[in-house]
Amino acid sequence: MIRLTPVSYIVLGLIDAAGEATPYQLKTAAAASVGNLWSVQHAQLYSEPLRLADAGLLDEQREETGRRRRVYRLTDAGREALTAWLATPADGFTELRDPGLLQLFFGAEPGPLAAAQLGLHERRLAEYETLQREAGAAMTEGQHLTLEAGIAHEREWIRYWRNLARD
Amino acid sequence: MIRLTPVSYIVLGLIDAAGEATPYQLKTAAAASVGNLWSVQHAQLYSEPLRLADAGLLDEQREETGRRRRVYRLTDAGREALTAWLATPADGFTELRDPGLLQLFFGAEPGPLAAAQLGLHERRLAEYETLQREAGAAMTEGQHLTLEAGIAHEREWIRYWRNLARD
DNA sequence: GGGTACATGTAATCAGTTACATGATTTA
DNA sequence: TAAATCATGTAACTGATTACATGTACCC
Repeated sequence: MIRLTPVSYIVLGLIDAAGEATPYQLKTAAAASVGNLWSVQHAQLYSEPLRLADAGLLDEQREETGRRRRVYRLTDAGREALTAWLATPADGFTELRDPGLLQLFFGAEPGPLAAAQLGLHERRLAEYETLQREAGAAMTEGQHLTLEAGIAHEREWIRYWRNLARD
Repeated sequence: MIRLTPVSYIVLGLIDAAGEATPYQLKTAAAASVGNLWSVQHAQLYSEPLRLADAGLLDEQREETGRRRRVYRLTDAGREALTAWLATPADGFTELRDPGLLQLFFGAEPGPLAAAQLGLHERRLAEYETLQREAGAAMTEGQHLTLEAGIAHEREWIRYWRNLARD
């Protein structure tokens, strides 16, 4: 049996929500939704479905005409894998893994670093807030909650770097 | 020229702080310091120094006796690479990439998830606070600031999951 | 003296990234 | 109609993880 990674579940989850999808549709769907939380390289949205189809979690159909795109849907096993994952609360812990913080750790000057990071995070926060205002109504509960987490952490980053910026 | 990854800079930074180090010493040093922010598999602390030595950023000496461990120190080029990196504020942005949040996004029940995550983060916060109390005095400014970021985000996670736990 | 934990390292695999490529639409 | 830009995909590479393996020291 293959090992299912977060990317596997992203693919399964997106296909579940869409009913069916080609890799390209996965790409656009990912960019518009989970992308902020966990982005995936587009090439992986071609290779990962192949893996999942091999493992019997996806059903693959080629279009008859034109580009003969691959269209994927969940098999019963695939739906089951997704459900099982959702029912098992993650025990994993996420490290911050922030490049800027890493530089700080090893002795970078806080001032310039803070200035740069502040800009990044302010822009990101603005994007999130716009997203919430404009697309909030169309979101699922889960998406909404996730976005709130994103906003909260952005606010925290801004507080943090702002504090370091006045040196 | 090789591409320098965050792991490369972790190795360079640790060796810079220690003066010289064997892979095993890197492993223990990493576990005790950067590990919380950005952990590295121990096997990588054997392969990455080889790469860096190939690229001329580290100098490698084999011990004469016994296990003939490899001992690394920075070359001038290595020190320069580290300094240059520290002087160039990171432009990168970190995604949350939290497995629990990913589950929430795709529709997992918030209740049980929150309960599990809450435990994780409370434990982690306690560790950080202990670390701050007990080792705080011996830390560099950068390490101290980094730890503060970690604590702030843990507090945010706890607030977030606690809010979802009362359903 | 046998187990168990720590120390130390290599090898194999694979996920994920980067680079390459080309057809189809839109726009200036 | 030339030039972008979007759409769509494959191939190659390599960083990172997992698995394997052996030596050494301590302790019951």
